[in-house]
Amino acid sequence: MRRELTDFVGCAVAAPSDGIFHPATITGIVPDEADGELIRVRFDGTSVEQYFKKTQLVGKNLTDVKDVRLQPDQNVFLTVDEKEIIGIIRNTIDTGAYVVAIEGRQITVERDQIRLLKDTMGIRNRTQSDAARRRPSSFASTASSEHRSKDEFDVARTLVSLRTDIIDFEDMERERNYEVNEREKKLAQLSRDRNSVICENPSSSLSASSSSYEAPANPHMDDSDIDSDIDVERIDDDPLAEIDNACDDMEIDQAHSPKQHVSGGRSPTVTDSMSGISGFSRSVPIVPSHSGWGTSPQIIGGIKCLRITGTPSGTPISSNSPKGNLSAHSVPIPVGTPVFTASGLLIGSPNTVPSISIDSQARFIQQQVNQYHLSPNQFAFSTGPASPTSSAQTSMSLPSRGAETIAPPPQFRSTGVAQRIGDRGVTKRPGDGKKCRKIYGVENRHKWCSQCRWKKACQAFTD
DNA sequence: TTTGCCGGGAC
DNA sequence: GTCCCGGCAAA
Ligand SMILES: [Zn+2]
Repeated sequence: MRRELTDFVGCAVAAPSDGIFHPATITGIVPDEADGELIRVRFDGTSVEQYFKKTQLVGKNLTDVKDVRLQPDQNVFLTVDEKEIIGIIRNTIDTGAYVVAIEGRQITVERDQIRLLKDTMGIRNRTQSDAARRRPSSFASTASSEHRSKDEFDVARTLVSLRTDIIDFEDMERERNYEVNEREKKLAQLSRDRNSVICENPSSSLSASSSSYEAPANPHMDDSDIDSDIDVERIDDDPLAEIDNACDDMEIDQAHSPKQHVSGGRSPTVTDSMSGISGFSRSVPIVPSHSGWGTSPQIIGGIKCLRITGTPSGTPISSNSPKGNLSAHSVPIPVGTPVFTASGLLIGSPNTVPSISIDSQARFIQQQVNQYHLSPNQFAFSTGPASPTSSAQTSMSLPSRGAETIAPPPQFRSTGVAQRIGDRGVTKRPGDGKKCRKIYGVENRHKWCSQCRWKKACQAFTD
């Protein structure tokens, strides 16, 4: 058991942050009295690490996506006609299925057809060797990043094809109809513009097929603080061969997974359910488009990324890998939780600092990611329901709670508003001065960064 | 009072 | 190095 868990290190998962799942990489497992193990995860593209219970993470051998309740705004991956496309969950319908927004339209997707991380194997038949070479676990970012480009390309291309081949946007009127609200708009934009970066998530395949593994469903894993005596000794992230193997196995599994055709080969139903177009329904033939996709991948942090668009509501889509980017996903879903309030699910932390907005955490991660992948002249959306640019939330800053955070550059922290990323001298907000001690509280000293514990200048939250 | 952390000091 | 802690300035 223990060994199996250890093998997770380096594998990609989707970790919740303020209700949204983001791609992350397991960086360690620590024993925990209360929960057996806590998994330390680093949000891709950030240096933010956090501890989660197994039930809080979505991923192979962890929690299955379908056992989790995704929140509106969660970016997800779907496979339509063997093409992976990105959508944003808008809501859930009675049957439990999700209404996913894709390119300005909405489709109904069964829970088991949703994926939180990009499926790297299913969509295109990849050779075994390819699979073997993929090494999400490896922290040798550069190496693993190479494999990504194609997939990234695909996602982006899919979006484009989706638009050019399917959506008839020449009719601006109709287009507008689709964009019922801000979100919709943003989503549509997501495929139209090319301002943000999108990267694929290498491993991960929280495949739809639930197959064999027993979901560690933990009915009671609500607010509880994953607090434990995590002794913050760093688990070495050495990408050992052993680990690699573990991950490879996972990938192979993926390759054989029925997910290839999104559960049973049936594609998500694509129906137009937009308001104002009652009765209008049709299936959308999603045809692969190989038409020129002009933009060439760009290398960011050692990873080739395709730029496509702004991420809706601060949920960038990304890849994993240490230097990867963050992809969006939502819902902290303490499995078994009836409804999720954007906040309650905050990962890991106890009740130490109730005053700190959960938002900030997500925002922090978001920003870090944005900062990481957006060029200076791009804007990153901040977290927050509809208005990305407004929402001058005054919440205090709070980098990551419940885990040891690795010195996130100050400019990444706390800002409730969309900010010009890339500019130097980003606005700081009140509360930024807080350090581990204040954030986690003396009673959670074990969560402080080493420096704080040693009464040295905080490393996790620098000013 | 509480925080943050420098400067020492003990492994 | 890692880890603790006295003590002090600032909040
Ligand atoms: Zn600290």
